[in-house]
Amino acid sequence: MPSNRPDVAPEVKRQEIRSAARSLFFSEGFDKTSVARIARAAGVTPNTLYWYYAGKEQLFAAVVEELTALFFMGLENRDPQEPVRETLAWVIEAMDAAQPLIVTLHEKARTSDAIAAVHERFHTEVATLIGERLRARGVDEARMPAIIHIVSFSVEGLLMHELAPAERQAVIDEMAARLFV
Amino acid sequence: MPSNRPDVAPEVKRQEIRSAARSLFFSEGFDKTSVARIARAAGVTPNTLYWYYAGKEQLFAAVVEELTALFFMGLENRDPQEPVRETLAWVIEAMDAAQPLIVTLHEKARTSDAIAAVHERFHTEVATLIGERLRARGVDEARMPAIIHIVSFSVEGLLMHELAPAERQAVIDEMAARLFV
DNA sequence: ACCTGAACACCGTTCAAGT
DNA sequence: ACCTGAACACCGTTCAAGT
Repeated sequence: MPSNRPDVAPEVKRQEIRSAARSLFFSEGFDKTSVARIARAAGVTPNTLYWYYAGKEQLFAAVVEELTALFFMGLENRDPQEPVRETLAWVIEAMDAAQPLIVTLHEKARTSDAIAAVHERFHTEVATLIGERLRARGVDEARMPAIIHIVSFSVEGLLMHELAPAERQAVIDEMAARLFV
Repeated sequence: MPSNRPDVAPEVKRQEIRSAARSLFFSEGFDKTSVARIARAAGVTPNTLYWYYAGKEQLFAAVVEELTALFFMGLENRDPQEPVRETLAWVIEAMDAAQPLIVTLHEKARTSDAIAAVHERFHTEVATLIGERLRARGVDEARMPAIIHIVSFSVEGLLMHELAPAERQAVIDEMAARLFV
């Protein structure tokens, strides 16, 4: 057995660690996932993980960053003309699986700079996209920042609380009807 | 030095532990507050704490329960006729100090039954109160559940994200103008 | 540059023993 | 019923040593 494995490219191993972490964070949550468990799932020892990532929180930040990049790619590829309620429904569906991560994101953003930065960037990008939709529909420019907050808070709320599908849809409809006008 | 202190009434000591926990949860956050530190602040040993509370999470649930009871007392004592924006501003202000606890509440609600119950109860009571205000203003009954969700999600959002006072006020105004009609 | 075995300080919780 | 000292299993992280 080799004591180290330089046969595997470092970028690949970074990815393996990140994937193992994502999978476990999803299924078990951040707190209940130990660094040892992530390392085992990635086929390395715990201390090797620290060569690739500065710590558990930075690894979490990297996972979130990867997911948000994917999310924005999907969102930007959608037709900007589509009805608001359809876009919102897609957003909720796309982020639904990440529910436990979103809660953790807010928790850790309070104490970790790395995570606060990811969180901040996400809100900024979402705000820009909602802003474009509002502007296209002729919403009063001065009121837009407040409306953007209400929309993104409501989306976050939908993701953080278990609602029945019909209730969820009703919230989306009400947002489309009352806020995007 | 007495090995135990039956001189202090058990209800008092329970309260001492709860107060110490609340204070530390506020200033340090749930994760960074160790049981040992709570015990020290309350003047007991860690294992004594376990005689009064089943664990750290149950203690957290008790703290949240105490705070929500206070919050609802304050809220119910307000004039139901007052403008919506004033009530909302009061709500935000009253809960602002509890910001870190609110994030933790959502995090732990996913895995702890005790905390999920407190969280659930809070949302139900808030929904009832918002519902009364909406009904008084003649809002369409069928649309009320969705609007209630948007309002409570937005309040939660305001509490979980640092907004400048003016932005915060703008969000409140927009809610009053667009949702309570 | 990359990886390991072994250790470190700390955590929430438990338990046998006391009064 | 109430409280303690001492221990338990586990945690994230570090470090000296290897290749």
